[in-house]
Amino acid sequence: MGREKGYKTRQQAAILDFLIQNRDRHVSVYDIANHIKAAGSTIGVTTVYRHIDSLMEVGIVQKYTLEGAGGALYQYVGDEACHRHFHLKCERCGKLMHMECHQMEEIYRHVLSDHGFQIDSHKTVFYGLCDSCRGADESRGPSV
Amino acid sequence: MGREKGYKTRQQAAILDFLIQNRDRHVSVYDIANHIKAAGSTIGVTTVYRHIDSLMEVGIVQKYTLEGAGGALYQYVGDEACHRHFHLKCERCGKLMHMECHQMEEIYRHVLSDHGFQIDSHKTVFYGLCDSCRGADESRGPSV
DNA sequence: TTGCGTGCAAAGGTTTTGCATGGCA
DNA sequence: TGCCATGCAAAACCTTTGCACGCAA
Repeated sequence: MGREKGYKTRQQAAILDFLIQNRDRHVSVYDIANHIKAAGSTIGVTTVYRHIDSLMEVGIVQKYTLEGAGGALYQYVGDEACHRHFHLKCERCGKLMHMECHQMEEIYRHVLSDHGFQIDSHKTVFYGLCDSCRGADESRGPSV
Repeated sequence: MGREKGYKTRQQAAILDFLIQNRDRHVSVYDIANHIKAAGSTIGVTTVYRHIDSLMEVGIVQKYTLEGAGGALYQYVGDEACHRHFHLKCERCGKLMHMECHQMEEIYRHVLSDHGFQIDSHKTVFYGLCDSCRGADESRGPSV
């Protein structure tokens, strides 16, 4: 975890950089690759996949599979700060909110004791509509 | 919703039948196709995909993308009975639990009023470990 | 210099599409 | 009989793997 075994490379830095800069939204593998290419550097999709894989193993990047997105989407979620709280993900704009709320801790305990189910807060994501998207959506009526 | 526009076919019935019979677990497209073939009928994967798509649109089938599953997994979740309650999905055995709990209604209201986020209970799934799988897993320690 | 990192090309899978045929109404 | 449904084959994708070359240490 603390020990690094590999080299530091330009691609590695660029990928992590882009993810952190876009930490409030999800990005696709091609978003990453194209952005880095647009900045004048060369990068292959393979490399992006490989780095994302290890970032997910470490736990600082999370994978999402939203409908109609084509492929998977990824997002920087930080490290230990993301334990024991839940993620709210807007289905429309992709914004990720970290819900650091005491009441949600109770959910965890409640579901565990009363329903015998141990929630994996790392993998559980609340999907829905964020504040602004809900307002913008009101004219078209609720989708659910 | 109530109006059917298409024909009733043997394949359509077989697919829905299999999904309902396995409503407590997720199945893959090939699970469906192979089971129906094993029963002596003919069916193509294309047909399964097409029917599942419309069942998802109606909302009585939900799609899951679990890690290392190869492709997508599908599960019958019923119809209107599944609104306003949450789904608990065991990451290990795949069991789906319908959590019909008053306290969860409060979560919905709490997150909406205090966090400005409107949860889509249809798409939100709590991932974690069910009772029996948690017991079997205790020797290896908690994952979160 | 050593050996991991990179990226192209190809392979492996899943899902979608085109089209001729089959089957329901 | 009129269409929609079906399923094969092919296409379109996404993701992974193999391998030779590049580059960090």
